[in-house]
Order: sequence, then structure tokens, then C-alpha cells
Amino acid sequence: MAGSVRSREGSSKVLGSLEQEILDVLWKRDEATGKTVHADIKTVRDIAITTVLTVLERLAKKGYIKKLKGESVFVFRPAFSKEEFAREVSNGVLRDIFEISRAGACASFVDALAETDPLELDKLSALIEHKKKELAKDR
Amino acid sequence: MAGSVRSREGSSKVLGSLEQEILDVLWKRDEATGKTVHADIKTVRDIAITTVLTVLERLAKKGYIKKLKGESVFVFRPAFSKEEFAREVSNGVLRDIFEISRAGACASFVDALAETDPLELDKLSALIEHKKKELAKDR
DNA sequence: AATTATATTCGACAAGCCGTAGAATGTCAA
DNA sequence: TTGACATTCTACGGCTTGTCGAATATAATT
Repeated sequence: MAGSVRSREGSSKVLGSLEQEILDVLWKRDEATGKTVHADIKTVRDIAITTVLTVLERLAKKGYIKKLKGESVFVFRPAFSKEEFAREVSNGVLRDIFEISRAGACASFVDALAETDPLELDKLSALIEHKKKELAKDR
Repeated sequence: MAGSVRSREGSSKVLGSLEQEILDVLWKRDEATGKTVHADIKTVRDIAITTVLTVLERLAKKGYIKKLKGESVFVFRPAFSKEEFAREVSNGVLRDIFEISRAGACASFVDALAETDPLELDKLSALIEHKKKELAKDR
């Protein structure tokens, strides 16, 4: 259920696997100390807390999460919601792929969406209509 | 015009810059020897031919291009058309991003498309309709 | 205050990817 | 045989990511 933003075969990645894991924890908890994140991940894998701290630090440096001073202990929280993040990331990726082939990307988008959640197709249609009106108005 | 599949800010990449450059040459020429690719790139940058050969080799190993025995000299050609490639790549990336947030990805997709080529919105609508019929039939 | 427990920071290493290319080797014709 | 050109090997440097141990700072206890 926790999504990985890593493609299997090395072709394209957005975040490292551990970075992703940690972000998932933060999204789930909304906010957590390094200790908590560590505890969460340790239920599944054995890992040193410093490892978690380091990656937390790196994520903060990249701007994906915020490091805040809680009462006597630092707490981390996502800088973006899952939605915002997905939006942000796909924007970059898509723009790049579009330069190669808009058509190909569109086709694959619809395919992926259909396979993943067919009902979402309607919502996408709606989105498009909305967008078109928006564009029409803006001129 | 030549598309880069590299995001600027480190967040997500599909191919290295030189790999992309070389693939672009191959898509443009459909098929070419290492020498030719090198010549093409050298009109813009100074680079050793072995560098080109190495990357060509790596691309072949990754399955993005094919290395074929021409008459006395190897020739390389894309293993996928631009469209197929974009499709392939976005499929992986999108699937991953969907796991984070379908809604966010959809929103950004429409945005990116609208900004890049508004007319394509209609084609996307058509694609969706087509897909929906396809799905309806298949059950 | 002195000691112990916790939290945080630093610096590092290994592995993998990518750009880069020289050196070595292979191949074919003059 | 001697070149000229083609192909392969090996390798370095830089950057990212997972992984930590050691050092240091901070707070809690005795």
C-alpha cells in the first residue's frame, strides 16, 4: 500500500527506497520524531537510528520535509501532502517525457490509469473539461 | 526540440544527459554508426569517440538501443520509437506516482498538457472515451 | 555538580550510475 | 608488415543513496 516512487529496473527514480519509506511514515503520522520513524521502520527491517536520522536530514535539505523544534526534541513533517508531492513530481517528469513524445505519454497515462483505477477515467475527463473552460476564459 | 528526460533539480531522472543526447541522434537518424553519432554530437560539444561508444554500449545493455552488425561496422538503432519509449518510461513512473496519489498525478498531468499543448487536451479526451468503451466491451 | 541517558551532528564507506577517455586489442587493406 | 580505423577494456572522478560509528551536545538523574 505504501507507494514506491522507484521504478524497478533502474529506469527512472524519484526518491531512494529508504527516503520513500520514511516519507510514507511521515505521511501516515503527519509528524514524528526520528525515534518514532525509526521504530516504525524497525518493525519491518533492522536499521540503525542514525541511518534514519541521516536520511531525514537529507530529505529536509531537499525540501521534502520540515524539521521543527518540538518540546525538547526535533520533529519532522512532510513539506507537502501526498497530493502536492505527486503533483510536483509528476509535473517534472511529465514535462520531460512530453518533450520526447506527448502522444506516447498520453497513451500510457490513460493505460496506467485505466488499469489502476478505471473509475478515475471519468474524473480525468471532468478535469479536462474544466481545464478547457479555464483556458477558454483566459483569453 | 530534442527532449531531455532529466529533471533539472535532481528529483527524478530517466536517462543521463549524454544518453539522452545519443538517443536523440538515433531517433533522428533511425540508425547510425558510433562514428556518425560522435560526429553529430561533436558539432555541438567536444567529446571523445570512445565516450560515445561507451554510452552506446551502456544503452544497448539497458535495452534501449540495438547493436547490429552492418557491413564491416556496427550500427546502432533505437529499440523503441520515441512514442514507445515515452510510453514505456511514463508507464513505470506513473504507476509509481499513482501509488502516492492518483489525484495529484492526474491534476498535474492535465496541467502539464494544457501548458505544453492545449490542443492535445481534446485528443486526450478522445483517448479516454476510447478506453472506456474498450473497458466496457471487455466485460 | 557528577554521572548517566538521550538526542543530534559529523564524517565516512560502499555501491551504483554517469560522463569521460586513454590504452589495448582486433581487423582489414595497401 | 605496416598502418588506419573499429571495438573493447579498464578506470577515474563526481554525485546519490543506504548504512553507520564516533563524537558531541543536551537533558535527566542521582
